[in-house]
Amino acid sequence: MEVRRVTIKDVAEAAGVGVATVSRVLSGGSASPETRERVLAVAAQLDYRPSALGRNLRQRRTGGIGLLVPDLTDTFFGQVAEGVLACARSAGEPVVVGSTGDDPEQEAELVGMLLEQSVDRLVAVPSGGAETWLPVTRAGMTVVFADRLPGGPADDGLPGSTADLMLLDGIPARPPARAVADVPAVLADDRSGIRTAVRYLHGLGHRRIAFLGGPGHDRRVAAFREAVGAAVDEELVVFATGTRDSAYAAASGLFQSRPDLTAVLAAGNMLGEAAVLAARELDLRVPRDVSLVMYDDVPWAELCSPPLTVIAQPGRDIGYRAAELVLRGTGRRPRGVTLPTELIVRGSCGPRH
Amino acid sequence: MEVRRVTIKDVAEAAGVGVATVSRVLSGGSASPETRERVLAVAAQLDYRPSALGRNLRQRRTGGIGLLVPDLTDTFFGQVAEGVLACARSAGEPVVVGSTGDDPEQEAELVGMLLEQSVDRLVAVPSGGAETWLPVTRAGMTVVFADRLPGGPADDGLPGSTADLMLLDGIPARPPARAVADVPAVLADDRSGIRTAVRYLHGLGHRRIAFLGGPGHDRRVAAFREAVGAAVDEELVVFATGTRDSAYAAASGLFQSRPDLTAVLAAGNMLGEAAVLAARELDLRVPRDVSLVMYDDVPWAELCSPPLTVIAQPGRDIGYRAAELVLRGTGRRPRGVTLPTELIVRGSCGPRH
DNA sequence: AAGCATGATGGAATCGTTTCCATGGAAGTC
DNA sequence: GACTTCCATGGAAACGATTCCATCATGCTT
Repeated sequence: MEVRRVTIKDVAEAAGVGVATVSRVLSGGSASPETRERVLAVAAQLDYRPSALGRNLRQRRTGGIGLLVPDLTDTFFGQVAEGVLACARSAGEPVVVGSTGDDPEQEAELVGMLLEQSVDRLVAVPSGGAETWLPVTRAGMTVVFADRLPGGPADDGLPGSTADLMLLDGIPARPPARAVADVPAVLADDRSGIRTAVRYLHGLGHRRIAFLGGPGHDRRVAAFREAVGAAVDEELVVFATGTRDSAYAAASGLFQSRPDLTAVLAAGNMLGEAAVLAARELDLRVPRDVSLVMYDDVPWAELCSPPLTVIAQPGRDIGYRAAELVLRGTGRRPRGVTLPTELIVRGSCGPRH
Repeated sequence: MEVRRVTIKDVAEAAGVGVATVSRVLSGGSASPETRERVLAVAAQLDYRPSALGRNLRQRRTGGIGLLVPDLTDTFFGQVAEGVLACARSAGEPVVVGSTGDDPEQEAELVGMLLEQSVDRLVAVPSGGAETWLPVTRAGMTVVFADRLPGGPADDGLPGSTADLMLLDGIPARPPARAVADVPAVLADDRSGIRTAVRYLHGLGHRRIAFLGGPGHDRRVAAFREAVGAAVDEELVVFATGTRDSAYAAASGLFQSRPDLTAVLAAGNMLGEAAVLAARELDLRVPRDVSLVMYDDVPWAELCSPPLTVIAQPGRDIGYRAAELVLRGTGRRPRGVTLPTELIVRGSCGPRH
């Protein structure tokens, strides 16, 4: 039962050469044609697989990349993960995945675990703020953010995200003071997506539009405020935590406290789900009584009745591009990427009642 | 910029002890109280983190566990993954995730990658058959299957799955001949779930019930055949590949070729989605024209209209238990686990037209 | 008091690679 | 023909932990 692993030594011995030569042949170094051939033949015959353990130790890094998402149960993050996995597979790299539950504490813990594993490249949908991420980049990790940027420290909401927003649009007013801002990111063009949706609703006559947000939706709410302009009614901007229950409670509370609202913009698919459920529970008909636009084009948006009008963002692409960036190693010019969003009009919006 | 890692040597030196002592203290070996205290203090002060690399090489195994699922975009597998991740986190173990796309070839490739990484514990929702998994277990990997068992080799459909089915129910007729059958598994009680659903439909008067399956649904279709009995109409048993398009095509084809069917049992949530879509496209109303039961209780099942009657299986629990099993290391008595399913009646089934 | 058991301790080997460096032979140049 | 250059090659030193084993001091038994 004890199957000893075939090591490079075995190959060297069997081929009658030194271990150094075997290593060179296998990793593309120089060697005479006949030696190369012999070594390769022996390696194949013994079914030799170099141990990543030895290599990693010697090179002081794990080959793989880390991936941190808030919740794999959320279809959107599932898409992001699939993108990262696809890219990593084509590079032959393993991916260590962690689910943070949108909890900065768990996130920090998982980052610590990755550090311990010497995983030095990471794609993250961040939950914590700069206080989490500064030490990480400082520890020498190559990080690429996906879908979001880390907000400021918990106690200062706006300054951080405002600066981030400016970076997002590619026009940082001045050299960003915070090192976290130097981390490249792959984001959807939330600003444009939200603006398009708000304009669309506006065109249908809606004036009291509510925003239903969740953790990590700082940039979206900022874009919403900007799009709505001075007219923003703060009571109509509501935030939930990451759970389904909280999302439902927020949606339900919104509908009940402000029966005069005529449209809701849900900033994520779980929030959209909650909005649909809450509306149904309160006998509000969509789109007759209330119009609904949801962020994320998940497959089931089409199954709802009416089918949901959504702001689609390319989850898979976001993951793929982020993985590409982190694998390329971001050569000193960490340029972020912004991918387009698209308003897909289905049946959940109508003219103001 | 070059931040040298703090090693055990540094700690030893700073504490004025040998490396062996440090190692012992940190991994709970024996040491005098004062030494222990001093070492711990120094380690904390230097922010020392033992490198998993060194440890793994010495112990000839990576601590972590592997996880192979067909598609993270499928909510059910997202749930399974969340379960595995939760269990692994509580054990402090990293999880290397791979997405197989239900393709045995990709699966084999990913397994190879894990082997190379010396990941020796694996939770898998298998796509390939015994020909993939025999070598793996033989290589010394501890494997636990989740949600499915590997089918037989591609060319012999039934014998393999039949044997597996018997194992599932805990009454293997004889010592199983195939080593793969010895791999423990965490499964939902498909047989009972399917039977309940079929009986429910039967009770509503349905006689021509179709089965819409996908890859990995061998056990479900077997249970379906068993539940329907001799009356099974082979034309009503349809399989799709793993993609959404294929699922839609299968559903659509089914409805068109057999307009006389009165109920559909979709063996997975993607197939259920396809059935809803196809029915709508063909102007079949649910449940008036056709009743629908779907496997998997995904959150959006409730959002459909009518809300879908489903066979719920505990995805998260399946993942969690599987991870538990694989972490415990299955001491020679690889007992599988079967978790209950539940028929949740909503609004997608009605009496036969 | 001598011998023995016990427990703390540090040196050194080990895991499987990569990579530095020295060696040796062949080929090329004057 | 002697000198340099070049390349293939193998030995050995890392990498950072764990763990075996020898050493030594201490305390106990007889």
